[in-house]
Parts: sequence; C-alpha cells; structure tokens
Amino acid sequence: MSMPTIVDVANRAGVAAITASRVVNGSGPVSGQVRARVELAIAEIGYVPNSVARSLRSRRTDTIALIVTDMTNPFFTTVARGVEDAASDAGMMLIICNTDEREADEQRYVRMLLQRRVDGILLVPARHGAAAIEQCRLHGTPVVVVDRRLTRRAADVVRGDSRGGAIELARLLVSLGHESIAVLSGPRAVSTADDRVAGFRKALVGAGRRPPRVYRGAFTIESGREMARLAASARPRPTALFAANNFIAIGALQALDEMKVRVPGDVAVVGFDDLPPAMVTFPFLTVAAQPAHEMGERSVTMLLERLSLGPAPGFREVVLPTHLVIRRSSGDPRGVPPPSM
Amino acid sequence: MSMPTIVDVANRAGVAAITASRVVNGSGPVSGQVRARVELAIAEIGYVPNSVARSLRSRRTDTIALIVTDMTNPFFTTVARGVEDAASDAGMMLIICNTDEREADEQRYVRMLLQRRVDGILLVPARHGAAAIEQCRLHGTPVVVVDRRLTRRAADVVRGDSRGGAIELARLLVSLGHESIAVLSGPRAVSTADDRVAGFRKALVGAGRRPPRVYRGAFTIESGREMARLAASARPRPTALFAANNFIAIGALQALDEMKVRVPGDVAVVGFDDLPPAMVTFPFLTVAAQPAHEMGERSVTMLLERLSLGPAPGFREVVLPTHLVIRRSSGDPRGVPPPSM
DNA sequence: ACCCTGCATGGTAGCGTTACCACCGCTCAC
DNA sequence: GTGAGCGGTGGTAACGCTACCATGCAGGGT
Repeated sequence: MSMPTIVDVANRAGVAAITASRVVNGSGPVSGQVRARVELAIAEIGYVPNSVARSLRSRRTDTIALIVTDMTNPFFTTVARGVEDAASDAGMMLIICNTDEREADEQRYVRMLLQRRVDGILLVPARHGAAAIEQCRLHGTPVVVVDRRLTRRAADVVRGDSRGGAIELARLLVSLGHESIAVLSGPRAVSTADDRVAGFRKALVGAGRRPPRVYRGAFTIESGREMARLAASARPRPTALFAANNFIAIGALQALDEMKVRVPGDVAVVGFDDLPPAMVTFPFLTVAAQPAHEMGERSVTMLLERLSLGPAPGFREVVLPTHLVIRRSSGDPRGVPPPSM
Repeated sequence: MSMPTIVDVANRAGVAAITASRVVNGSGPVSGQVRARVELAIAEIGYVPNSVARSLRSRRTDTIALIVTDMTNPFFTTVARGVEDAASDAGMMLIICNTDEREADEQRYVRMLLQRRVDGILLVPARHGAAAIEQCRLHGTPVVVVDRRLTRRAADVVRGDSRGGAIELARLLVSLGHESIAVLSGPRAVSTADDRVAGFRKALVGAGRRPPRVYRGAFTIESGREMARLAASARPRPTALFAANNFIAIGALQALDEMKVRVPGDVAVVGFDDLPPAMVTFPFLTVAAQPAHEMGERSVTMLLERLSLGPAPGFREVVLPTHLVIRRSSGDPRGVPPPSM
C-alpha cells in the first residue's frame, strides 16, 4: 500500500532494479521489449520516482535558489520570472528567498540552502555579500551574484550597466537645458547606488555643468519622499531630479504632488528601473530601464556553465546595457537631439 | 577532504552517530557534556547537515511549493510574499512555479514536485485544476487551492470574497447614481470571474437597476483594452465600467485614454484587486482590494494544519473579505452615503 | 529487595536510488 | 580461431541520515 519503489517496478517487470532505473532515466542501453515491460509496470502501479533518493546517490538536486532582497519589488519580480523561465527550461526547480536587505537572513538562508544541497545559488546581496559567498565557497556550491557589483572578485556577476544608464540620463537632462540638478540616491556601499551617482556626476561635469547635489537614502518609497521633500525645499530649487531606483522615483513623485510642485512643469524627474507595463496605468516616468528578465535568464545560464565547468579559472562578469525610455516626466522632448551619444 | 558527515562528527566527539544526530536536531536527551563535545566537533570540521539524506529517512522535505499562473502579476507577487514569509517562519523553504495559465505546465510541475516529495502544494489552478489535484491525492500530498474556488470539493481552499467585493462595488456605483453599467470580465469557468459577475449583477438588480452588459475576455491588459473599446463604443455609452481584475482595469484605462473618454468625467471606472502602493505613482483607481499577503499566509497555515492533521475529514474553505478603496476613478464621492451595507 | 519509570546512550537496519564493476553473448576484424 | 568491442543485463554497495529497539543505570514508590 505504501508508495511503490523502483524495486516494485523491477519485480513486476521481471528485471533488476538497475534496469528499471535505466528505463526511467534513459541512462543506459535497454532493449525495446524490456523497456515496454518496464513502462507498463510503471503505469500499472503508478510509480513516481523519488528525487530525494536519487539526489542522495547522484549528489545533484536539480534545484537552484534565488535570494532577493524583496520579491514584491517589480524589478526583482521580473528578474525572478526570468530565472524561473530559464531554470524550467533546464529542468531545474527554483527556491525563492527574501532577505528584506538583512544580512542575517541572507546567511540563514544560505545555510539552509547548503543543507538542502541545492546545485547553485543566485544571490542579490543585501550588502557586500562576503559572508554568504564565503560559506558557499567553503561548501563548494557555486554562486552567481545578480544585480550588484562585488568589491572583491569572489563570484561570477550578472548586472546592469548602472553607470552607463546614469550617464544617458544625465546627457538627456543636459540636452534639455537643465543646470541645477539633484540626485536622490540609495545607500552607500550598494554598488548600484554608487555607480549611478558616480556615472551621473561624471557625465554632468563632463558636459560642463555643476556637479549635482546628492541626497543619500534607502531604496524605498518613504526614503524617496523624504529626499524629494528636502530637494524641492532647497533654494534655488533644482530644475531636475534623478531618482536612483523605481521606488525612490515613486516616492519622489508622490511628495512633489503633495507639495504642489508640478512634474515636469516645475521639476523634471528621471528614474532608474522601469515599472513593467502591466503594473502602471499611465506610463509617465522617463527612465533608464534595465533588462530585468534577461538578467534573470543570463544569471541562470552563467550558473549552469559554472556547474559544468567546475570550480573554474577566475570569475566572469556580465554587464547588460540599459536603455533610455523617454516619457513625459522629463519634460517636452521637442527639438531635443537624440540622447544616445 | 570530501564533505564531512555526521559519522565524522561522532567519531571526533567520541560518541555514536545517533547521539550526534540528537545534538544537531535537538531530538532526544543529551547530557551537557556530550552536547558540548559534539558541538565543538561540528565547528572544528565544518559539518553541514545533509537535508537530502535526512529527508530520505524522515520522509519530510520541509519544503512546500507554490504554483501560480504568473508571478509578475502584482497580486500573485504579494500572495507569494505572504507564502514565503509564513513558510520561512515555519522553517520551510518555498519552490515557485509559473504556469502561464497552461494546464499542461501545471501538471508537469505537479509531477516534478511529487517526485521531489515536497510536503505540500499551494495551487492557483489554471482552470479547474482537477487533474493536478487528483495526482496529488493519489500520491498523498496535501494541496491547498488558492484564490480560486473549485467546482468539486476536492481540496482545501483559501480565497477572497469575490462575490462580496463585487456587491460592494455595485452598491457604490448605484449610490453614485449610475444606471447604465458594463462589466469587463475574465474567462468563463474561472471562479473569480464568474463570482464577480454574478455578485455584481445580483446587487444591481437587487437595487432596482437594469442588469449590466457583460463582456467576456481574459485577465490581461490587452483584453481589458478590447473590452473597454467595445463598451465605450456602445450607444448609449455606459456611465460606469466594472473591471474584474487589475490587468483588465489597466487596459481599460489605457483604451479610454486613447479614445479621449475622460475618467471619471465621462465614465466612472471601478476594479478588482489593488495595485500595491509600491507600484503605482498616483493611486487613482477605486477597487475592491483583496488581502493578498494574508491570503498567502493563511494558505500556508492551512497547509501546515493539513500536514499535522493527516488525510483529514472533509475539506475546509476560508473566504477572506475584500475591502473597498474609494479613489478618484469612481467619481466625486461628496454626499455619497457610506458604501458599506 | 523488587519493579517501574525515565534519562542517557548505542547498534542495526533501512529510506530508494544509482555508481561501479562484472558478466554474457554476439558480431566483426584480422 | 581468437580477441576486441559493444549492446544488454545484473549484483552489490554505498549515499548520509534517523526510526526503532535495546541497554545500562539512577532514583523512588511499595
């Protein structure tokens, strides 16, 4: 009555367990006759292979994990969707974990995942991720860091071109004639925040403009509101704002609305990371959009390569280009030269 | 050099494997002295328990799965987040699968999950889900159906009160004086679509209004656009639209905008399922919001109860109330009596 | 003295699968 | 004719862990 095993299948088909195993997995030569008998037996007793036992023996779980800071952030949702699509194509299942930017949770999850012997881990590190990556290294489990850069080259990385996207946005604002610009940025020591600020400043200064005033906060709506309130209260008021991610942009727009500051009439706003069309009623915000779905897919590709390559000679880094999406929040683009280069 | 096992720990601590196991799992009485020796040994050799072997022996994987139609839909994202939070609290990990509303993928995923011996499955069925649920029943793996009702009582269910929410929206529109109303609905045979249409119609008719014109489509933006175009072209044009989910509402608003039909000036619009505040720049749409995060948490609770209860006497159903969020899209609420009741 | 209970510990036997090696018989090259 | 090669099959031994049962010994009730 209890769950049938491969031995039950083998007995019923009159063959050895290993032969039945070969039929189930297509892992060896089996004659057509025997194959048919085994398949019949499988159907008759309703055999469902036990991956747990298989994994114990074969040392592969065909499972990968994705650790993100918050899966309700639409950017990470889309990354996760790309990961799931690619994993599914490769016959792998996906475990998802949320750290809420807490390193303690990050390490707790890594520990659990290593116990489960996942084949590999995709990590969006809460901060530098060093401890988590080191745990995985000790254990021999490959890691691909997603979305964020590492200070030390300790793992493969797949991320967007934060610097390049920020440069494009800066050039757009310059071409629109803005002189006084503020940046609403994310936490220090998170590479995406740092790179966006650095690229933006460099492009402004390179175009002969004054460096921007930079506000530092978190990648949250609330922080976006606060920074926007500060920026919009400064005198003289900046004529343009650059929000370093989607949540900051949303918070900024909300705060400006409450302050009766019109966008783009009084202040132009540009952001980083698009909101998926499925989630926004009226596209409004000009952004440097990252290819989130592709980022997920590429992360899996890289992880799978690492799995077949073995511990490997040096780490690789893939940087995906952003692309500029010009909408109304940046102001009227009539007569504006194409921003790319 | 290869990965240390519990036997290595036991040898180093001078105890039997089973004793070391008891220390690791806190699963039996162990003296303070022995515990200390074992813990020291664990730290010294860097032992990481192997959950795969543990699962093979104990027949529990401490893993559950969530099968959704699309994790990029913000409603399901939020449900998933609730699931992950509750699972994490219970020490369980979460596998996520996307079916894109395809039953074939649903069954494929269920098969893979049963092979992996997940402890339980949370299923948002693509349609009626009968085949998937039957597979799980045969295998003895508990299932909780999330968000959608079943025609046959074949599993536990956690869902929102689609009917009640639709009734509230209908009463709101009636109280605002609307006479001619159209419904932009989802696919037939999906309970959420059916219940919303039925509840809405019943409430309208009960208030002495004409029954609404009902358009049937899919739960997608594109379908929302098409249905809205049709509805807004009808003569006389309805004065209010009810969109049966968030994507339909977004599509409808986009189409109306393109047709230069003003909302709420020319047409009032109400929807089902809120967009998380994190994803919308300016809250605009009046909706019956479902407690998506709580729905995820309750699903896990119910699954865990089912796990401890065993195969169980009859199935349970939890219906979570919606709540009305009145914003600008439904028109000026001044002088409008409170919509509840 | 006796047994009973309860704590602390250990031995053994799997859980269900596949890696590894072995074997048989057949064909084919030389 | 002999040996190499290969398709087809099986036996055995793990993989790392814990369920189950057994053991030894202390304390306390009768």
